Amino acid sequence: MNNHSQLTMNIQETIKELRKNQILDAAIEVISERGFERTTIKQIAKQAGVADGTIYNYFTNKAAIMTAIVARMTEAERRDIDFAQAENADFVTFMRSYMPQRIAEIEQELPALKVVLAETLNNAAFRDDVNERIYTPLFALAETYVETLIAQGQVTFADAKTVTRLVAAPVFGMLLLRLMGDQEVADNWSAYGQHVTTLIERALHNSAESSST
Amino acid sequence: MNNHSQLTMNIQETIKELRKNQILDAAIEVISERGFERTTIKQIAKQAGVADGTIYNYFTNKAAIMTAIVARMTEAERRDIDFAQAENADFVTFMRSYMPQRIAEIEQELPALKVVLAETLNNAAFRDDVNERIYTPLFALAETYVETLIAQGQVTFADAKTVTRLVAAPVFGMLLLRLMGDQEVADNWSAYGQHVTTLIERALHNSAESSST
Amino acid sequence: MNNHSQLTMNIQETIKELRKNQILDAAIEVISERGFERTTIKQIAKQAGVADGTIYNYFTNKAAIMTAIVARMTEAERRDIDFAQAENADFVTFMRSYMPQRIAEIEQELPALKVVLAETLNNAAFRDDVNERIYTPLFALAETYVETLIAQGQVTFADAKTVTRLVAAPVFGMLLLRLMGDQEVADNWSAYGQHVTTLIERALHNSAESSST
Amino acid sequence: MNNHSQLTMNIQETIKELRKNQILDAAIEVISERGFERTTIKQIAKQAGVADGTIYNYFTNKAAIMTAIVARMTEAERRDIDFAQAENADFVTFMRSYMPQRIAEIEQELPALKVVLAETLNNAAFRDDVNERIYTPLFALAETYVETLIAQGQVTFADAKTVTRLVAAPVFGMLLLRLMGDQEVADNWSAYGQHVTTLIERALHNSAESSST
DNA sequence: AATGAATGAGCTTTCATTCAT
DNA sequence: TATGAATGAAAGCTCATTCAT
Repeated sequence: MNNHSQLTMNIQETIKELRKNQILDAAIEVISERGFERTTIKQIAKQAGVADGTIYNYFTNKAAIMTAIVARMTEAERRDIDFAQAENADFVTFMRSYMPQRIAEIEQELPALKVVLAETLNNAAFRDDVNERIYTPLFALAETYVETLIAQGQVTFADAKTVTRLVAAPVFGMLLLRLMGDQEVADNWSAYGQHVTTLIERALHNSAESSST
Repeated sequence: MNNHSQLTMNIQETIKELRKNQILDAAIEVISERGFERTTIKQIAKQAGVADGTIYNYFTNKAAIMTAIVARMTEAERRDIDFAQAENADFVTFMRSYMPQRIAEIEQELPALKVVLAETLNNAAFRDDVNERIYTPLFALAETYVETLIAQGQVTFADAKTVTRLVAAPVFGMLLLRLMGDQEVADNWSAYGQHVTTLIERALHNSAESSST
Repeated sequence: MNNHSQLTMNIQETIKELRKNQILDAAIEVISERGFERTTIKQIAKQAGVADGTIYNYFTNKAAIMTAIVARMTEAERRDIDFAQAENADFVTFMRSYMPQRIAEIEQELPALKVVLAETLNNAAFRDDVNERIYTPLFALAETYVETLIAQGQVTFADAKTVTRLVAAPVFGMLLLRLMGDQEVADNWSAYGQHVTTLIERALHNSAESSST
Repeated sequence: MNNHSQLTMNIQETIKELRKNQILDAAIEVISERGFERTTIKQIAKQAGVADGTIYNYFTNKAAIMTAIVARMTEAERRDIDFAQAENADFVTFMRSYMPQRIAEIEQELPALKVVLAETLNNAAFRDDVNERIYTPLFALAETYVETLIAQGQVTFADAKTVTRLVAAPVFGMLLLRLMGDQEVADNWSAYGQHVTTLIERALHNSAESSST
């Protein structure tokens, strides 16, 4: 294979990838408004600016679009996860620097999150898939980090499994309030990101000061 | 109208109500498994042990079933809410006596909650309805109570709106973990109910002890 | 179950059977004109005088219509087969009394035969089904009868398997000429039925006269 | 036009012809497996090793492929027909030398025959085309030959039209048994070719010998 | 000439809803 | 009131055909 054909192939693959993302973006937008089942291929196609049939050049069927949305989120998650770096940071540093920023960033992924969350609730097979590919690995990673914190005495509230869920719950919960349409939360998303972080820190962090009392 | 016809009418109304609830129970059961859109009238009818057409004697259309589920939840909520009594209790008493019990009780309403939550995410009109009839009044009530706590100095974390959401978030979040299929949370639901309560208390309660440090 | 409900059920079953046959008749008619694949459910429904969806109250899918046509043919075949009686008859009696009549009768089943034959050629799975349910049993029966003839010395041409196929070939072949649109054969169907019979008899029958020479 | 361009054109035409045949071979192969309607252009293209669009450089549309298959068969038939030579041969010589050999040869054309036969049954316009271009001329030729035989007293069974069909029926019928999937016939194709020939000869030939007995 | 992505008409199938019984 | 067969609109999906490259 010479340079030219290789270049050509790369370009074609890039184009294909672009088109796929274009459809995926369109899908997230319209699905987030009406839910997966109520969204028709026609609507997605229109939003993407392609014909109905074109969708099927990129996705084997409608369900594959949901899977692809999850796949993209998994990739994004993988890129963003810097728990590795976090492991070197103490709890307070992590909570104050990483969490609020991450929560703030999540705002632009809200439509995708809503789409995946709703389908997770509605579709057992999809839920299993999401659990296997995102939820379980994410929590396993988090538990490992929490175990370090416990070993260091930074957290003594409960075992790692429990603490992990107690950290996740307020974050997920705030996200849920937002997705359910709470205007107050929507209007002050960043602030609530910091509030949640503070809440977790105050509840779980075993500071020298408080432990002395 | 004589006594007889009145009695007859009451019996008939009761029968009608019973039949309606029978259908509603069936609907919640099957919808919680597959989501509203994926659930057919035929499936609900079969589960309820009636014919398809019979459902339309009790609900004007499929969407009305969802509305009725919300209506029933609203009633139940109204019955259960004893914030009035709570207002007389201090934060710790409320958190330790009311919350864990309420969270534990919620277990039997999980299917209905899942159904309503999923539809809330998927359907803007439904979301507005739920917000208006459940979410907003519930939070208004809660905010009023929190304002009392703040006025009493029991909570100084932030304003009432914010605190209310910071109380709600961990609870809602834990519920979400459960609904998303977290096995650990499902297996220890009561324990997590108490953990969440403790978390909130530790983070938000302005105890004499901690305020002195 | 009392008489009334039993009667009701029988009537309903009869109605259901009638409707099913009505659809099947319509299907045979339109499919025989354009082939199975080119025929749409809409066309069948229109011919049957019902709505598209009604078809699916009687057949699980389009392919099931073909299967039902075969099933009906199998039944008809079973009713018509009087090889049992044939076994008592000698070859000549059988060939002269049964065959031409049977071939003549087949005329009214031509559309169904065409439909099944075409699909047998086009669809391997369907062919296997037809072979298993019609072709193989039919030939097994015929071979048994031919073996009797051979044992009696009425036929000495070849073994039973071969003779059976040599009897079948001219009949099937004449049918094929007809289905392919041969006008001459169509116009004189009964006569060709007798010609075919005579042809088989002259070729295969080991008459006393010829055996004596 | 000089020699060079003429030569070039011939080469190009040859190439074009080769490519066309390549596609036609591929088409017969895949269509014989699934039938014309169920076969997609994509499948034919893949089998032929070309792109979908390329097919449309050689055939105006999908139907034209079937027409081309018939056209090729017509040519082949024209090449193979040596009834002219046959007319000089007596019935027995023809039946014993030509028929079994021709039937044996037909084996390699089975896929094409199946394809054309199925479409003949399914498609009236196509049937008319096949009748006009193959069936009718072939039978006309055969009838002429049979008339000679009748005139010579070699055959007295019936008139030429009838005898022609009585010769064709067993051959076509055996072919049909084969195409319908009869394993016995498939496994002994040549033998059945000879059996059929003998059958026809015994039934129709008015030999001096046999008539004297 | 060859390619294969894009197109959209048209198919099969589902299912909320109606209504005669 | 209860039934469930009938309805037909609307969905997902396929695929012959086109055309820019």
